[in-house]
Amino acid sequence: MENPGHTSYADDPKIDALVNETIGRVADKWTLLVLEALEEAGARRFSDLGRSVPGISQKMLTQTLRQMEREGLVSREVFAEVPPRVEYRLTDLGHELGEAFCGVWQWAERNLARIEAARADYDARKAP
Amino acid sequence: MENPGHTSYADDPKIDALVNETIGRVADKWTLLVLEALEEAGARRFSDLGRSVPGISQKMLTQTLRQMEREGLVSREVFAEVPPRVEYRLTDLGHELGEAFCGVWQWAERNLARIEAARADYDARKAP
DNA sequence: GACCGATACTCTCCTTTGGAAAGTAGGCAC
DNA sequence: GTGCCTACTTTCCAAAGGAGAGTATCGGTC
Repeated sequence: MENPGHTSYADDPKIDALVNETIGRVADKWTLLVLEALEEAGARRFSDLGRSVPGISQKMLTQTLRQMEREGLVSREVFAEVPPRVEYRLTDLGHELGEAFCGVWQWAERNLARIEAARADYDARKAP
Repeated sequence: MENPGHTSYADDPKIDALVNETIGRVADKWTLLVLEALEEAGARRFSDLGRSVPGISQKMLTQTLRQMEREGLVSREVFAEVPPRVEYRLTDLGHELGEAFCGVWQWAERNLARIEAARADYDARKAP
């Protein structure tokens, strides 16, 4: 034990397992990137999102949005027009998750140089 | 625009791309779970980690640890004993990332019920 | 009236990733 | 020698993911 008090997110192992499972579903690359895109812009349509999440395929965008909708992170509004229009936006729950991830983005931005240095160092040690 | 000031993590698109790439490497399920296990216990050995990260395979544990080492998140100390012993612990950088993720765990713990409800609701709507 | 374009998917094919389980190395106890 | 311990590797197979083409709808164009 090194840091008592700070680390016991859950005392009950059943809760702990549930939290782990939830994290597993929420903490993937695409979910995070879509979350960011939606935080930045309130509401977005499907292909607009596709454009603002660099590198995502349509299949993964559909899949990620469906899963986020299922978890209650985004809402989906279909307009019966032609051409069709669908708008996605964060729910309160999704917005709160975005705020929780805010610290991670700040960490990444703050430590870009350190990470780059660590990587260069590792590569130098492993393949001289 | 909905939330000016809160969302502009990066103004420079080059930095933005770098941050996104970093997030992509750091924000995967196994990295997060290993991070949590190491936050809880200071230093851990390989198979001890395997036991405390539910469901991880040895291959993924090795791979995740190597990648985390490369990013500068964990340090690896080999003891020249028999049977062999290897200890992993978080670096300062890794610890800071753990703290940044703290908010996400709290979010997950706090909102378990809401997520569960959203999921039940979604499933009921989609497959009645 | 056949054709085109716009949008939000969906389907198919193929590559990459991930899991399960067996194998490896090296020394010590027997 | 034989077996055992740990921290990996390797192999094989199943599952996830990317690329690109296909679908449905309707209004506007020629």
